[in-house]
Amino acid sequence: MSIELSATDRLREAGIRVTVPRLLIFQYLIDNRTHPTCDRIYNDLKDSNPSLSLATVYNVTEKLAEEKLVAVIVSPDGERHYDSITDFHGHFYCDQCSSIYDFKCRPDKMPECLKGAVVKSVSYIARGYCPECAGNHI
Amino acid sequence: MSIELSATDRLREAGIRVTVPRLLIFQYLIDNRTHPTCDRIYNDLKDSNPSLSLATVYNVTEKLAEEKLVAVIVSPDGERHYDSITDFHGHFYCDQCSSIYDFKCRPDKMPECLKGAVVKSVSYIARGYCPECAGNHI
DNA sequence: GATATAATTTATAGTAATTCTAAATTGTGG
DNA sequence: CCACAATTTAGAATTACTATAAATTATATC
Repeated sequence: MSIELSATDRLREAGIRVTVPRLLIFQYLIDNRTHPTCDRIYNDLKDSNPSLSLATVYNVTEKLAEEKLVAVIVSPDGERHYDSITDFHGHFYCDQCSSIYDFKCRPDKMPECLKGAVVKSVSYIARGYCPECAGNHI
Repeated sequence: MSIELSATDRLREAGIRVTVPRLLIFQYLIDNRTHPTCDRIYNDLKDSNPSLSLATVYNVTEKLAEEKLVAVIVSPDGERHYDSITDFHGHFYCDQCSSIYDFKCRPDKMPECLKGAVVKSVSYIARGYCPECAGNHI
């Protein structure tokens, strides 16, 4: 069985400073697998953390994503959502209620848990440096 | 061999009004497989079409996407790009030069044409109505 | 443990993509 | 060709996100 590292240890392991907002937001994302946006994270945390700033939520989530401690999901409406699970998986976005479902995937078929869903489109996007630009980055 | 319908006929077939801006923009997307944004489409067309408005480009692209005459690609930075090819295919976004490559796909491997690319992340997103909301829409 | 210093946080202003609004124009069925 | 609804248009408004610069804080070193 694998040892679960604490949020603090995972930040340390990544070699970045352990700060109050980073711990707070990272732990929030570990506890809330609801694909929140920065705005949502901020609104959920600001009451119990009055000194927290929205700009900090943007800074922290960006840093966590950079260190691959969280994954970024850009929904079809262009908003950024964050997820503490970084393993590859698909996302299903509901055009009506805007919720985001996780699923294990194959590009051609939807899984059991999405039985009954009306799939209007599927997109698969990879990201990184293209062959032309890769040379400048390795 | 299949008969290629004109842009006009494809709009008619979709049952929507054939207007000058719709023809102009749809034809532009058929001719330019460069995944342009609304802003890009507008800037490329406005000189030869001075009465064209940016708001119209937003309206028209949205309508074309609604009718599935074009596909929408939301890039990792949240911008909307349009593509006249609506068959399922993957997209590779370069974090450095921001260009978008098309590719035939499997979620687990990048194709030959992207040999040399540094893949930093892959996401696969489906869109439509979730099981809970689907009932209200069929 | 105190301290220096660079990283981070914070509030606020700024930016840019997109949406809204309402008046003017245009496409199409009768 | 007329009526009328759909569409276009310009410009204002919104909103997610980024930039800025001063205040604060984490950590390496003494």
